[in-house]
Amino acid sequence: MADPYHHGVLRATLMREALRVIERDGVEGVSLRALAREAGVSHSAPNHHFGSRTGLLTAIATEGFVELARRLEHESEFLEVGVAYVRFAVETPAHFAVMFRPDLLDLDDAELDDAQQRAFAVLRGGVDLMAAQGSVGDAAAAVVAGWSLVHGLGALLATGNLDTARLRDLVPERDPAALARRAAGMLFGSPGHGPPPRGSR
Amino acid sequence: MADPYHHGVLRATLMREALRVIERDGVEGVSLRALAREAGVSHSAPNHHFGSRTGLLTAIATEGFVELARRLEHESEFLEVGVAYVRFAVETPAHFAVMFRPDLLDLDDAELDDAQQRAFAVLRGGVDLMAAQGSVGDAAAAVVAGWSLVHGLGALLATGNLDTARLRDLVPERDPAALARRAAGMLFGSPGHGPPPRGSR
DNA sequence: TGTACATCAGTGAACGCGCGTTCACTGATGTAC
DNA sequence: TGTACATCAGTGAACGCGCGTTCACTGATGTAC
Repeated sequence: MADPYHHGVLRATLMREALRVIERDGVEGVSLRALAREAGVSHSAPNHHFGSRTGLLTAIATEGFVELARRLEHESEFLEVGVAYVRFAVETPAHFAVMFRPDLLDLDDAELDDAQQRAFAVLRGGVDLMAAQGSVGDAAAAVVAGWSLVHGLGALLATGNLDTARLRDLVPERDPAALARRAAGMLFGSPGHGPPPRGSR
Repeated sequence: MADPYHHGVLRATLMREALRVIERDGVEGVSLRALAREAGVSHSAPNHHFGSRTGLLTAIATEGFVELARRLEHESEFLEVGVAYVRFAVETPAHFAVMFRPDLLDLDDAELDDAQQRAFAVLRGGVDLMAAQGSVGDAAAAVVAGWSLVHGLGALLATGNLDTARLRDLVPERDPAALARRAAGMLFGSPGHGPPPRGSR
């Protein structure tokens, strides 16, 4: 710290602070100059690490996909993979808010692409798993349905839109993971629950 | 048009143009001055109609919720309500991109609140419908699961993330509505499809 | 042990810009009497 | 038919600002010989 020329962990510091800002004000609130100010560093220092604002957001998205992949790979049960997805969204909403926004990212970035592929590979693995129990077509559709469900639930929870809807009084689960397990269980079946309602028209 | 003092349909024009910008560049690309320029009007004119940038985005979100409610109310079958939700996301992605972003909106706006309530009322109605076939707890969870699924599928499709995932080759349906019907059918049951795979761990 | 050199991580000045918002104003239109 | 008045929808000048990005630079550190 005595050396003004080598902050040492500036890259990590800027990313952490950016995540805080995103959580508080949304992505629009992120500015390289403000981050530099906060870190006590010259306003051009961030460019050294990220090249541009898009570069910073791309680095954040990459970090997010790496972490997401790590978590998903860690689960062995199909249902729990979905639960982990929702937990990721709820626990790291700032990453989540950036990861699926192609308008904010440099899609040509190799590291981002790697990280995305790794996360999506878990989905593909899910298809194979499903396929062992039925036709490939159904399996793929089931995986899309599962991904949609957990992505939607994660997004609604992470942005606070599930509270806003005032459905809380109807849904017993308060813990996101429990809610995710229950909702996903309706799609894929889970111990202790009957089959999903049918003929609901 | 001969009268420079009364554009006549400025409010609607600005909103339409803003939606185009959002679709092309994302919400961050929206500026009141640029919209005014595009409409051939002084840069302070937009403030007259929307008060602020947040006001404009709030108006767009409100319009979105009104249209969403209209479409959902139009459907009588539970499954088709879900399909309509996905279609809305895919067909009006710019509205969709703003509607669930509390950081961009004036949540105290009465019209926005009304419109949201109207859309969410369809969900509550769904709970009642479900409840007729089982316990209220299960019904609510089923509605949350359904909402999550269609919200997630809509979001992934609207942002182009379902293509990016390169799962296309596995999923036969190319039409968003057909895909939505199939995915949601796995949750609630639909004619022509067997029960969803179970015991998938 | 000392010197030369490459590399890394910052500085700080400067360019050029568009932005949101406020405010007093003006012109057109409709309404009451 | 004419006049007064209120309202609506714009104008245009001005304030004050932060921003992203570029560029030549400098100081610290590590490495080869």
